Amino acid sequence: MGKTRSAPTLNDVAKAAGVSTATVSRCLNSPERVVESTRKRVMQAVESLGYTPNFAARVMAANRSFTIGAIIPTMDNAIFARGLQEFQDQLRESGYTLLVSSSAYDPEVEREQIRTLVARGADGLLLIGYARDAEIYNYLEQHQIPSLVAWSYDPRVQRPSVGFSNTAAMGELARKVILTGHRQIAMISGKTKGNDRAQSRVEGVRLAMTENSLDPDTLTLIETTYEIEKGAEALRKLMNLSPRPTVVICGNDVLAAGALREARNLGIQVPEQLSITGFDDIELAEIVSPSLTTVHVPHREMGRKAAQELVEMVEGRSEGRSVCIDTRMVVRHSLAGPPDLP
Amino acid sequence: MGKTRSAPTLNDVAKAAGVSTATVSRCLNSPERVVESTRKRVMQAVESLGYTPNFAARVMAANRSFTIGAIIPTMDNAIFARGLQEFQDQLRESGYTLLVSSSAYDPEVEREQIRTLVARGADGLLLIGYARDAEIYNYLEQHQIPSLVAWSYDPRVQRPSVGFSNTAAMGELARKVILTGHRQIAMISGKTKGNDRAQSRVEGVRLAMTENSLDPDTLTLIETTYEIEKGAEALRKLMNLSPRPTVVICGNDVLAAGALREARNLGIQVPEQLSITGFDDIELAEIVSPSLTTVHVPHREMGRKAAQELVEMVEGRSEGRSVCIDTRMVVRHSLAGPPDLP
DNA sequence: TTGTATGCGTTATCAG
DNA sequence: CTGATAACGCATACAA
Repeated sequence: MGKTRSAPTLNDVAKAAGVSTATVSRCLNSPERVVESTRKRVMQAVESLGYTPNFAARVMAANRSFTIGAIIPTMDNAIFARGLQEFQDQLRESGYTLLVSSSAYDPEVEREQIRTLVARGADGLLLIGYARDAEIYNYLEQHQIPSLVAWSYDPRVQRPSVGFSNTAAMGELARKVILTGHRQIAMISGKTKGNDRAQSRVEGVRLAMTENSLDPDTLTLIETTYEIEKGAEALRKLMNLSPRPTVVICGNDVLAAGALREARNLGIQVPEQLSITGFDDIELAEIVSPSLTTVHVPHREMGRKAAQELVEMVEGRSEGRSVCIDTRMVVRHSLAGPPDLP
Repeated sequence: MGKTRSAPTLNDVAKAAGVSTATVSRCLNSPERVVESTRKRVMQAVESLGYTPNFAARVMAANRSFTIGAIIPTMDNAIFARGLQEFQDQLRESGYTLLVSSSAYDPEVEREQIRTLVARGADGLLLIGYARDAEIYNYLEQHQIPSLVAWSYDPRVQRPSVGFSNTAAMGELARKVILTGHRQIAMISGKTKGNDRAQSRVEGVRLAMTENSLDPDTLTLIETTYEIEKGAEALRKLMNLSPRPTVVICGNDVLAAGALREARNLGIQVPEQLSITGFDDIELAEIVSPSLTTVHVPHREMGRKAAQELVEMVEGRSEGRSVCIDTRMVVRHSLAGPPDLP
């Protein structure tokens, strides 16, 4: 167990290069402010010592952490993974590191994680959806932490966001469903409480019904957590109803996949006897059989744009703009006309 | 734009409570070392000021960050998500925060991310698989950063790991495949270069063949990246071979799902005309149709145990133990006997 | 049990 | 263009 030298510091580099720590620091942070000759010498020392700046010290001195925090509802399925991956890659390019937490859709947990992230000096925060206590937003404002909402976009809300209109997107799908001839409509939604995406998607369906002279109150709605099992469970319940729905609109692809699986187990032909639709267009949607008619959300684009905007905000170049991402319906095989269209 | 007060510091709390900063610090870190009465007073001040310790300062002073880093190959599919979620939850219970990066299966990127994580003061690192340059391990040792390997377990390697034997797990599956009557065996593997999990899985198949008097050199092997599309592509190539394989063993469920989809597109009946197997048993495996025969990996258990062990290591209570997690084969519908078994 | 004083590694300000 | 030096907020050894 020999004595191990610990990480070299600015001081070590300075000594090795025969300059002051200030100069070394400058070489690293604003190289143009130091002459070629000394810079070269310094960089060589940095290289040969394998120097890496101490992050905590840097944060303390500069009062910036080059860290962006993100709190997502779950890491458990692909829905957020893809967008976040792109978000992270884009951040990295701008010199930031991403710190992710997942809240398990629990507002209390989210609150705590936001505090942790702020305590860790996050320069900015990415939040999913608008819906959360005003207290949290106040807290962020007090601490001067720029925050950006993603996955939702609503022009009525005065808060920077990079997302899409869940209402409009689901509305388009529902209109298509109705146009296809369905009248007995059921929906398996995620829990709407504290989840504006889920709420808006339900609203989208209701709006489409109203527009087409269907009573939105006749929508059979089941709320559940976003798990495959739950989607299956919900479908089972729906199939015991009479009259049976001819179409089940699901709040996302995961629920739809569960519903699809259960339909198969029950010996119900999709789409001949029952239509099922999803939302998100994760890879799953194309793999299940029959493939899912769903709404495509450009997650990567959203992640990239969110990163760009948040960095602008953090660096004081933007007060917080909002970006609306376009979604589009993807028609595949799980949607067809109702079984006994006269 | 009013002047916003910035976060309260230890000093503020100390003043408010009428004690020294040292006492406040103690109240927070080792409450038992301060009398009830003062502690109560201090805690009250902490509460009312909404004090949260400044993370960077804490790291600098204590020379510990309560941060664990993890570098995973990809966040893009469910394979690592589930285990990591549990890893994170368990860490949180022990008071640690998780910092995740993904390397996109690129050793160079991984190297850089490890350095970043270390510079950020990570107390310990979780790495996926053993295979990486000795230089990296040396670097970690030099910096005294405990590291734990996950997703792989090999008793021959002297390095703490919490994982499973990829060879044995895939071997079991391959034995089953052979026992079912298959002789024309093909495999779609992930890129084996720098990926010991992929390597071991191929090895597992070869071992099983050898054990059953099949020449392992007759294994048709395609290596590709872990994407659905690539699985599909590979299957297409395999189906043009003659003689055609009667079974395609895939390196993971994602590749298998792609292969399955392509088989369907080509009008090939699975499992009647072709058997396909996966690995990992992510949710996908049960959802696709036919459902996948695969190897179940208890990702959550692995994540939890990895967190426990790594914390022990970081806190100096363990020199680094290894834990072998049990996998089990899951037989579903995608595997059957070869089409023209005499 | 509590307070004092010092150091952690950078950045940034201000002279030179 | 470069060098001293003062913060930054906290933990801890040491003193009281």
